[in-house]
Amino acid sequence: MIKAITNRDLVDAGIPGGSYLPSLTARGNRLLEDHSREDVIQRLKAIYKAEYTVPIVPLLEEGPELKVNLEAGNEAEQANLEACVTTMREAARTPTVRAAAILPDACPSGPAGTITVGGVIATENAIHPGMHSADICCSMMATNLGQVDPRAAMDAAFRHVRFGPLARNTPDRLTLDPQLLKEFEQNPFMREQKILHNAEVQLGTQGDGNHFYFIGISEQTGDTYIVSHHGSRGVGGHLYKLGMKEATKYTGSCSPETLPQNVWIEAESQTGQDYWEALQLARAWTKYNHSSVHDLIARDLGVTGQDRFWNEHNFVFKRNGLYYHAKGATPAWEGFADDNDSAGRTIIPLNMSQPVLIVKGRDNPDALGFSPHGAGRNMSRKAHKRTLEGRTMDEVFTEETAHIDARFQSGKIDTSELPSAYKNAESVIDQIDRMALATVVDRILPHGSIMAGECDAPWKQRRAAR
DNA sequence: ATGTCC
Repeated sequence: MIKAITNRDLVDAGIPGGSYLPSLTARGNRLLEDHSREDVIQRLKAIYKAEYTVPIVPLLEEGPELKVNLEAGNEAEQANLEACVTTMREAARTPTVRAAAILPDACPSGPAGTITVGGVIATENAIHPGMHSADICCSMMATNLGQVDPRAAMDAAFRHVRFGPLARNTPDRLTLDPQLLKEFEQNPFMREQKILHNAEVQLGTQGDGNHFYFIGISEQTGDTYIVSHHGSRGVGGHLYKLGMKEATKYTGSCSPETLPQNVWIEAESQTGQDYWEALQLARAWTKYNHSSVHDLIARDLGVTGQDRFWNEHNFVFKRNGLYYHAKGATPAWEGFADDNDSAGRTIIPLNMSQPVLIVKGRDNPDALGFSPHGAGRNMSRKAHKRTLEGRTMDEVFTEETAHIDARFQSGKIDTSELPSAYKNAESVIDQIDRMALATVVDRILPHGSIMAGECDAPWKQRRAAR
């Protein structure tokens, strides 16, 4: 008579303890009728692995080849290029990744192995919150005001925009589309209280950092344009956090080697579908945010402002069965969204003293179908500040904004957003052309720019006091 | 970028 197999035998054989042990043991004892004890234990180990564990996927030995659409013109740009390649190659080892590219405005962001700004990563059945970034649906919108005095447009814009982290909407100014709110409430992510709250109180606000309103003149027609740049504010900020939490949980069980910033949500799972829908709702809110403020400005000026187009540059796009994560990259193919411009126009800003480019994307496969989203930075904000040492802020401001009406809504100059903080505009334009990323169809020549400026947010003061 | 760890 062969000795029966016990739970203890399985644990001794290396199977971790758990509530499944009795059923495994019972199956083993039935197998004992035809197989040796040794053989049965081996079989049970195999059954355990196949039925009771999620397969662990290793990092790719070497990810797909990085498509480099970036040329370095000097030593600083060379250092930037090398840093971008290193971090993107590491990110591309994440098991879900099928393709990766950098664009002429690429610069690193976050810890090693993080997708760069000016970067695109395509994945299979995976949405990576860390790859579309926290500023979900950061985007550009342009409205043609017609033959309006740009000085009047600047003043009207300044009256209606609300920059800065503390900016709030008031219900007498703008109200949220009730249908959109209803859709938020039906989504497991968007019905989060903080998201619903921010959707109301941050409506028509622009935030800070590199976000802006720009007034300029079309080179082609002489018409005055509003161009705005911002994302989904706290709405997307919170959605990003919820997404990262889900992704961290999921990836921990199947790919513990994946870097914390590269975790993902299985796109085809229920959670993945809910998150995808939540991204679309954050996008809809962002569009409403841009367009409702454009409407306020147009109405103030007594025009309709109906010729309008927009594009996101921090988002996830589904194409040919893959999920394209753009972190500061402009989609350059026809039909990237169901509401993209019928004439195929997208918007690439450079810096406040340079024209905003209106382009038609060239869907270049070497750039995975994307074009840049701006000029990009060659150095960190801190490093840029160091280059200005010894000069007063007013001096630098006056020199760099001599030909435009540059306004900071907080009243304090933010030098990290002045033109010298950004890469050389001509070089970026040249690369867009030579690398066949997009065709410039118009340029909105700069008249004026509104940004947040340095802000004294309470949490910043607390940090400074320590 | 985000009231930047509820």
